[in-house]
Amino acid sequence: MKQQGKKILIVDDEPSIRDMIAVALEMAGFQCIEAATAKDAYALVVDEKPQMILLDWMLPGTSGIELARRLKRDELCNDVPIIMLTAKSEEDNKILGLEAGADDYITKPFSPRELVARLKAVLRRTTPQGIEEPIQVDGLTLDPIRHRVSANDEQLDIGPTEFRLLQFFMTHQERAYSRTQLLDQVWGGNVYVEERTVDVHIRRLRKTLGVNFDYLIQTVRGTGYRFSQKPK
Amino acid sequence: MKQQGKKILIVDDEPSIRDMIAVALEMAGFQCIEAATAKDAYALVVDEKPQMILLDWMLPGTSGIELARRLKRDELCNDVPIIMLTAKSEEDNKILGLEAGADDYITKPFSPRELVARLKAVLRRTTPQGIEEPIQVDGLTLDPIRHRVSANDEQLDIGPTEFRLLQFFMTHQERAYSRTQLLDQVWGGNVYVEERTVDVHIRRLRKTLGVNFDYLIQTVRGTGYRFSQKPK
DNA sequence: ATTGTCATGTCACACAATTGTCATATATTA
DNA sequence: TAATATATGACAATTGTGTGACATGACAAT
Repeated sequence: MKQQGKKILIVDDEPSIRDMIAVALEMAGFQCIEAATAKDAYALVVDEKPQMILLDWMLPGTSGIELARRLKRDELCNDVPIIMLTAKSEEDNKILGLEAGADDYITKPFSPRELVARLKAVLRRTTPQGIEEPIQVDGLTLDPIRHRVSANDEQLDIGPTEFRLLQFFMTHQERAYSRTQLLDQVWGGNVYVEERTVDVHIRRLRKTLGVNFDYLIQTVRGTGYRFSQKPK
Repeated sequence: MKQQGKKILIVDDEPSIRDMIAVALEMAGFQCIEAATAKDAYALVVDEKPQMILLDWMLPGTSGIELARRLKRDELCNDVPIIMLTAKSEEDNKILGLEAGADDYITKPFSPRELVARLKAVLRRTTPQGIEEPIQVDGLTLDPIRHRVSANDEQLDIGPTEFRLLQFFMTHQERAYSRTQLLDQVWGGNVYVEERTVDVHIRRLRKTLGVNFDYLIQTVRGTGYRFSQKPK
């Protein structure tokens, strides 16, 4: 099943509903993580980097809509699609939900089949924007689906971390990132590694890119690194 | 890293644990204050206004979670992030902790590294950096995001300190600053550097700006320097 | 189990850029 | 012209990065 890598975060205060959804999604080949509150959810988004969020409208404490707004404002996660779950009676509010940054909404009660269908639809809509399409710069191509990198049509042998690092850089060009930011974005928020480790992976990446393309990975002294086509 | 200045309040009834944590944090450049009870902690929060609170779940008297709730309800300190410290066996309660307003939690025992990492992560989350727009004057552009300076579309090679200096000037134009003020603003308040050093960096900055743009950095004799578009 | 291969994170050292300071030159003011 | 303030070049100490090597742990094949 090709959806199996996708991690879905389910946010709802009702454990029974969460589980129901989780079971349905897992049968469809998704991976699920759950949260009961907005705070909890936020922590999980940062730590686990889910590919999609199912968000209940009504939550104790910070409401779902507020959380959605916050996530969409946050540089770190504004590209994670959100589906709002609303009760029938709240349907009027759907406009608000979409305004807050939700990519779709489903009114409760819903069938598992409907949920999965909409979820896939949203994923289809939102992923091609960068996760699926090959990215090309100069003569360097990164193909996210095939998980391959080539320089002038020649395959490069690249490790997983270097791949993610390069992918991040190629989707965030022309911008300086600190080592900490790179750790957050590429490694994820829940790993604790030395900042200097970034240097090592930068070096490995440069090495595999070779002399023709390592100019793309630029050192910004005192700050971090930058991916840029323009020479330093 | 400029984590210094951040004040962390450690609340735990075990002095040995408090000290252990304090040592770890101080090595990471944080400033620590300690409290053994919820009561003391509350007083310190009010008096010292820490930027962050490490709060043990189990406390004699008012429990940690109760304190968290109280703080989060309080207008004065509901924006101070809280990290809960819980024993492994209490892990189930983490949801409760997050509900009470904690921003993260760590289960004991934890490594100093993990603690520091999570702490920094929470601080990063709660102090979002403002979006910085490129600044342009005449034909000179400084882009904080890309960390680049260009004169008429030509990249300039500029050192870190000169970059900060120029950034400060461009965001504070048409005003004379004394060397001391520049040291405070650009170098940071707590560094001991000769005043004359400013002159040297001014010269370096002028040099990299070149003859077309060095007129922007003007000497104000007897006072200091000024960034101004108007010719002297 | 055992071995072998990766991928990863960390360290120590090599190397390079930046920084602060000084001595000296030049400019400005009274 | 003397007195004061700023500009400039040189240099050594400091700081930040690059790089190779190593230990560890995951995993697959044996």
